[in-house]
Amino acid sequence: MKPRDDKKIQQVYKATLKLVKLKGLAGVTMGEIAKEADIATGTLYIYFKNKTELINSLFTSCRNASAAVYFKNYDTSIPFKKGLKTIWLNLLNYRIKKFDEALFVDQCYHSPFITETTREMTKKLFTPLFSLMEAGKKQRLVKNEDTILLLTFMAGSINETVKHTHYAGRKLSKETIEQMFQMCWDGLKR
Amino acid sequence: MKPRDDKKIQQVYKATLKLVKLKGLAGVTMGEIAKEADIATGTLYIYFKNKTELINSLFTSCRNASAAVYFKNYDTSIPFKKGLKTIWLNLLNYRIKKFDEALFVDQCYHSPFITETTREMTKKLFTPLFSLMEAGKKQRLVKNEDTILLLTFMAGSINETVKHTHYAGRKLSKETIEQMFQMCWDGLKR
Amino acid sequence: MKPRDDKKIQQVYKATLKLVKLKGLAGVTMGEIAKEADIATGTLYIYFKNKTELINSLFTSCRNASAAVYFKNYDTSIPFKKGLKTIWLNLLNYRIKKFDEALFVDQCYHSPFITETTREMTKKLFTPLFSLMEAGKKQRLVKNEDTILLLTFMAGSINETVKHTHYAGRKLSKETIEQMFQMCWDGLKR
Amino acid sequence: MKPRDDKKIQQVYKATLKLVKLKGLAGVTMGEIAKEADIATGTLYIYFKNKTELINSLFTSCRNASAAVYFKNYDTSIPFKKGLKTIWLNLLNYRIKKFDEALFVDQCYHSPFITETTREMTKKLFTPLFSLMEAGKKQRLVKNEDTILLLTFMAGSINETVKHTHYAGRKLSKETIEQMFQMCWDGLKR
DNA sequence: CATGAATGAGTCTTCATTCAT
DNA sequence: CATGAATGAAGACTCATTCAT
Repeated sequence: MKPRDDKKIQQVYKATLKLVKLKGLAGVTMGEIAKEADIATGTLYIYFKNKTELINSLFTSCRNASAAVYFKNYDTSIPFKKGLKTIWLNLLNYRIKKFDEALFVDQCYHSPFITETTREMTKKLFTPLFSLMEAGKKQRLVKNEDTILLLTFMAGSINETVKHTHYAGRKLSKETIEQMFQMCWDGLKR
Repeated sequence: MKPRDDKKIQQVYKATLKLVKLKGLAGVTMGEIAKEADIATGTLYIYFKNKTELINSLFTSCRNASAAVYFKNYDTSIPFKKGLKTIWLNLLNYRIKKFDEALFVDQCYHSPFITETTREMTKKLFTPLFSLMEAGKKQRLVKNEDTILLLTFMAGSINETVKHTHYAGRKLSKETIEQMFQMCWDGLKR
Repeated sequence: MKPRDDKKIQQVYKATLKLVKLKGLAGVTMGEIAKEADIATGTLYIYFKNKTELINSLFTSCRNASAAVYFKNYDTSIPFKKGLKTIWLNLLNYRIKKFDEALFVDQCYHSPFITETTREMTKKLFTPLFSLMEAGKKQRLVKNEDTILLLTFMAGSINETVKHTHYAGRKLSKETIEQMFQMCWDGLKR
Repeated sequence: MKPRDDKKIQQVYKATLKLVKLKGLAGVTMGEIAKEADIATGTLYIYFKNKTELINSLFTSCRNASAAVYFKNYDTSIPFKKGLKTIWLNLLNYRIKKFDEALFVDQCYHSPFITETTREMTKKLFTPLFSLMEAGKKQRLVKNEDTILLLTFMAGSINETVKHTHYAGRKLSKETIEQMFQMCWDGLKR
């Protein structure tokens, strides 16, 4: 008997990301995904109950993957600024390298496909980031403001910059990246 | 194609924005737009050749409106920091008050609906912002980095914050807004 | 403006009956119904929300039509046996002339298409028949048994005979019909 | 195509009957039948070439089984009325006990699944019934009418009554059954 | 043989667009 | 101009059948 093939799920994910990047979440059809993933339309429905579930599943997968990457090389014992920079860099690099994943997640976030449950579940993944910023505040290294505000400030500038760079067809040089972090740090620091 | 009944066009625009916010660009149909705008489906095609044109038209309209707002109370004679804050505030307020417009524009930007022409045209609207930042650099008030980088840094943090606040169902207080600007300024300033 | 066309509903009904007779409720598709009714598939969905509703609607229509026919030329003042024969003949003639309607109703009755509500509603149409038989019992003209039993006895023999005759490609002669009624009457009478 | 594992075939038959009763011939799929029979879909195709053959095979099986039952305890030496009652009771009991088989056969009879050959073949099974009634006519015990007419009269009332009773969730008492036969006999007898 | 994953033709249904009124 | 019924191509999903294991 032919066992269920995990590789196929990966093919489907990859195909979906490619197509969403190309045509937006709006215009992606199950037929196209299947074709791009090199399987039959019916096969899609063996692995995913329906379109909504496929999207939610990929969404969750992307969020999990990103969360894992965000905290690479990081642990709470590292001095604050260095720890922050590590995560900041992870975030930036993820956004650059997995641009299509990030884009997909952004497009999905407030689409009718993503269920409230899925949204909620993925939120929890980012609590370490929250704790880090709280620590920075306690050490009086960053401004004493609402933690969420500080985090969105940080994330926002990264996201927008990566998006702009990507669509302009550019690359971010090491120097530019250093400058970007400097701006972020200057904005946050007390 | 576009007769004078401007009121109907506004109804259509309003309906579209509402629906896109509710169901994403993906799930909006011409029929629903018509119903929400309280006209017949056929009537839509009197004012807009097809769906693509409707979207593009609204997109352009939003971008024009936003550009107009961005530079309210601003002229080049105002000292740099004050000018910057004026525009920064305009930007923030626009994103807050016209959240659905901003969202629509974001969703459209990389969708298959928006033609390259439309995308290009709207870019030009923001050259004054570009000039302002260049001036800041010349006056050695802001960091000597790529202007685009400085602008995306600024825009990114605004966008992300507004989005987060909106979906969290919160309001930004005067103090928070001051703090946000402070962070932005600290990030930019030399 | 083109108003909704009641004639189309009749076309659809007719087409459905024809196809169900030909291929059974099992194998009838919306596409075929549309083609047979000489309209586009989409048009079907203007008049009926979905396949289930189309079937239920036609079912109800058939039941109403049949009920109306059953009691033609009949009123409660007519002497029992004559009244019974009138209805018996109406029933028989309906089954013969509207064979496809009767067949459709039979096929539907216990199919997953027909909702419990629809089934219940159509039951009420046949209460006059019930009352008639009760009257017969009171007058001690028919056997003193459960009314439903008497009615199914009567209906069953009609249905089966008509079905058999139809598929055998025969016609029922006047004499045969008289004989049939005689059998029915002999079975019922006290 | 049909190896010896007769148990599996019986499982499939049982599953099919159950599902057809539940959802109508229309809505039964090979996948469901397999699942209900506790085998794999592919296995179904080891025992039956395709769906049509499965249905036809079960149809024939049911008809054979019913024919066997009909003439239980009967032989031509038994006096007419007693013989008739024997068969009548067999018929009734079969319809009651094997309600799902009877229903399945009814639903199939004019469906596109049953081939003309299958239909023809099963007709022959009921010739003894035909002969019996002919004998009754010769003995001048039953009305001198078309034999088929007499038989459908008899069968029709049984079928309809059983169907009604079943769906009403009732049981037929001994007395009711006696009354039913009395009605049938009164209808037939000269 | 048995399995259930894989296939793709075929269903139901939707929706952008057209057209008769 | 305005209407909403009509159209049919296209999309989501199903299911009889095949096939690799």
